[in-house]
Amino acid sequence: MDERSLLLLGILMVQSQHGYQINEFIEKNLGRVTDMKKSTAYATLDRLCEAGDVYMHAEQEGNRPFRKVYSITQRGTTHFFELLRFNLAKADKMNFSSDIGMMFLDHLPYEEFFPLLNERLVKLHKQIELFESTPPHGYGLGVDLAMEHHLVHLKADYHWLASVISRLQATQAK
Amino acid sequence: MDERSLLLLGILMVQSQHGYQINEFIEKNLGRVTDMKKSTAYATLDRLCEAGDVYMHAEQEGNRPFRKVYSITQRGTTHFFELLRFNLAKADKMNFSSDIGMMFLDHLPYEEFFPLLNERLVKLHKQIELFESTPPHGYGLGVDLAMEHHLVHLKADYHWLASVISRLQATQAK
DNA sequence: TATAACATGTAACAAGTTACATGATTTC
DNA sequence: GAAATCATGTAACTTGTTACATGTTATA
Repeated sequence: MDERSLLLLGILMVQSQHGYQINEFIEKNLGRVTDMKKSTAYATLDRLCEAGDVYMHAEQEGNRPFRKVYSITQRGTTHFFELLRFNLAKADKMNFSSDIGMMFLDHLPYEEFFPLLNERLVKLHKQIELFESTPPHGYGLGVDLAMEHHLVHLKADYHWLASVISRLQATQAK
Repeated sequence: MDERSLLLLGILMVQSQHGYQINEFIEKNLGRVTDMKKSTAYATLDRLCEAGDVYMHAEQEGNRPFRKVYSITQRGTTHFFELLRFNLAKADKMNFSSDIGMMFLDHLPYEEFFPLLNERLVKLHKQIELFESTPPHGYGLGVDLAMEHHLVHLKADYHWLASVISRLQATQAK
C-alpha cells in the first residue's frame, strides 16, 4: 500500500521509466527488500497516475511494443517526501509467522521437532550465504543500508535458532 | 491464512473454547505474536468448521448470551500437526517495510533524516522496555521462545539502527 | 522456426480489515 | 439509568495474487 507507492515514487525520483523497466529493476535488485509483484506495480502506477502523483506518456520506438513512461510530478515529489519521512520515523511492526509454530513446539516430541528446527537452520544459513556472496549494488548508501538491515535480521534469526536448538538439546540430555 | 488456522487449532488443542474466549486470549496474551483481528478469527473458525477440522456446539448458561464452543476434531488434530511441522521447518521470509524508506535515505539531507531515525530509535527502545517489563506468561516453553524470538529481533533492530545513526554522524562530522 | 525477452494488462479470486449491527447482563 | 463487558456476526471495502491474454522483436 503506502510502501508500494513509496517504492515506486522513489524509483521515479531518480528518473522517468516505463513499467517494464521498473518491474525489472525491482525483480533483479530489490527482491530482498520487497515482494511486490508485477501486476501490483502496474496497478499501483495507475493509481498514482490517477492521483496526480505521476504523469504518464506513451512512447514507441519504431515497431517495438509501446511503453508507458512514468514521470513523477511536483505533487508526487511532495507525496514522496511525506511517505519517506513517515516511513523513516516508523518502527516496523514485526511479526513472524514462524512464531505461531514455535508457540506450539510443546506438542511435538523432541525426536520430531529437532530435525524440523535443524531444517530451518539450514535454510537460514543458505539465505545468509547467498546474501554474503552477492556484492553490494552501489546504488547508494540507502540501498546498501537496507540490505545490511536485512542481513542483520537474518543473522539474528540464525543465531537465536542455533541457541534454541542447543538449549533444547541440553534439556533433553538431562 | 495457514498461520491463522494453525494458531486457532493450536489454541483448541489445549481445550475447547468459544470464540469470544479465544479472541480475548489472543488479544491479551498474543498481541505480539499475531495481528489477527476478531472478525478474522470468527471467520476462520467458521471455515475450520466447514472443513471438519473443528466441531461447534452452542451453549447457553441461564440468560447469558449464547456461545459457540469450538472443539478440535481428529481431522483437525492431524491438520494441526501438518501445519505445525511445516511451520517449524520454514524460514520466515522477512521483509521490513522500513527498508523501503531506508533505500531512499539519500534524498533527505542530514538535518532531516537524523531526527527521523532518532524518533524510530526511541520507539524501538520503548517497545523493548515494554517487553522486558512484562513477566513471562508461563504458558509453556514454546510461547516463551516465541516471545524471546520477538525480543531478539527488536534488539537486533535497535542495535543496528543505533550503529547506522552513529556511522552517519561520523560521516557527517568529517 | 521456436523461444526468450519485451511490454502491457485484465478478470477472478483470496484474505483481511473496518465499521456497523444486535442484544443481553453486570457494574457503577 | 448509563456504560462496560459479554458474545456474535455481516457487508463493503482494500489489497494483493494468480493465471491468463496479447502481440512484437531479437536470438539461437
